[in-house]
Amino acid sequence: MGQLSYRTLRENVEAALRMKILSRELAPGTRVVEQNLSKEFGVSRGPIREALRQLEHEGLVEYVRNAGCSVKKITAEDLYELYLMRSSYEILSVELCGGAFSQEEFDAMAQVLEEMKTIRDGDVNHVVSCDYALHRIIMEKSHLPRVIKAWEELNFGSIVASISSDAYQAGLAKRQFKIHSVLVDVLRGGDTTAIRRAIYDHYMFPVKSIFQDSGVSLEKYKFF
Amino acid sequence: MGQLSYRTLRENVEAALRMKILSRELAPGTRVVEQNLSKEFGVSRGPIREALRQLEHEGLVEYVRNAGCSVKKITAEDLYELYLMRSSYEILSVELCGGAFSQEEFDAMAQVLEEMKTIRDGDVNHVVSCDYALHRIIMEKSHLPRVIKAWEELNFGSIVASISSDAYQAGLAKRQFKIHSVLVDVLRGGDTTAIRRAIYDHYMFPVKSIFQDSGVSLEKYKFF
DNA sequence: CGGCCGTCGATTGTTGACAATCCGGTTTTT
DNA sequence: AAAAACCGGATTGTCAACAATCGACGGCCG
Repeated sequence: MGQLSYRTLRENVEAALRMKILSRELAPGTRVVEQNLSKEFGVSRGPIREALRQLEHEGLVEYVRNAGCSVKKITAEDLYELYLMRSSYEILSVELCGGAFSQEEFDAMAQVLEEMKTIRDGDVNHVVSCDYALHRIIMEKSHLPRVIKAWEELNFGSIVASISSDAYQAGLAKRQFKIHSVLVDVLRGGDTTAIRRAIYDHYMFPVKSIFQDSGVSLEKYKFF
Repeated sequence: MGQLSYRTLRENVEAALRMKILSRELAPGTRVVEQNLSKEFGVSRGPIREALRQLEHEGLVEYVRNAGCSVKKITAEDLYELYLMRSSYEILSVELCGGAFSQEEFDAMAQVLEEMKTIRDGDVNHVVSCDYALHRIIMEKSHLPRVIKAWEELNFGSIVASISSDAYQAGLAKRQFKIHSVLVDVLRGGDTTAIRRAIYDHYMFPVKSIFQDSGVSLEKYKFF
């Protein structure tokens, strides 16, 4: 069995469910019943519960006491907050290094951008993974394991939310290539004030369109 | 029993354990065995496990697979990261409102400072609660529930860590009054750049002394 | 006819027992 | 004597059954 590393059932269930939600096989709003998952995965409810609690923490599912659990419908406000939190951590990482990325790091970013340029619009997964890779380079720079872990857990929720939006889908690949190019250019500048602003803008741009898409007033939201 | 709001066993256990750890009745490094807690609280291991997983997420306990669980010995590096994350969120909150706190908010802060001034050095709990109250005012300003919740979960771990340090204890009350006064003064200035710097400094000051206390080189750590 | 109450079904919350895993010391083997 | 194999105890990981809770439905009474 455990050829390389033993995995608990909880971990397996957790990974499987996360994938199902991120791939939208389990759409937002879907009821998630422990008993059903138990039968589906062939494990008892214990590990299922523990996995679901973790996903709840990541904001992928939602428990209502004594009522049940369902895949969270992530609202525009949720996404707004998630992106603000991710921004904060990335800005922290940049401030810690004083905006001074190495040539190797810029090369790595350029390589990701190069790959992004080739993605066709429908290939959402590829866009998401490139997006992740690029921002990950920024976070790694901090060398802070706990911060990176916290940042990573924020990703899952924001992926679901953004992917769910039509406004996000339209012209996705090209747009993502463009805004990431802009971001990397600002990083090259090395001015932490400008970078801070650029990171906020980078994240707020898609949120703005989603807000507009759903007819929410932008009045009370800053950074737009 | 549940006159106003029903509470699950998990929630009760969770709160009780958290208190025991924060009050250092359960000291860092103490082994925590599910079976023992089960007997002690008179509930089965299920709720205990779920409570411990939550505390693990807050960084209060640590699981080693198939080996056991113990109260986390929070290192200086842990505290460094925790404080950086809290800083990030508070800075976010300030940036969102452009550093513009209302008169009522400044009054509330002044009131907390007034209370802080009277605390004698030994009364750590009182210092901690005032500290919390003051920073909470900053966070509330964001009106972002998820961010506030994330910020709150970071508090528990940092409380344990800072309280554990001798360097932190010495002249605690007076020092805390002083550095919070400074912080509020900068907030009054309303200059977000200065505030950002002040918040970092505010959190990094105690960490610095703890690092020095434990003989760790500060070379690789920024913001000192 | 409308509002209250009790019942019912579905689902979570909880329990005690069983199985798998790891650590340490001890025995066996070379 | 050193290394490998192996047992034993402790603890987590997992399971299937039981109990408590909530929402909805339908009957009863005013």
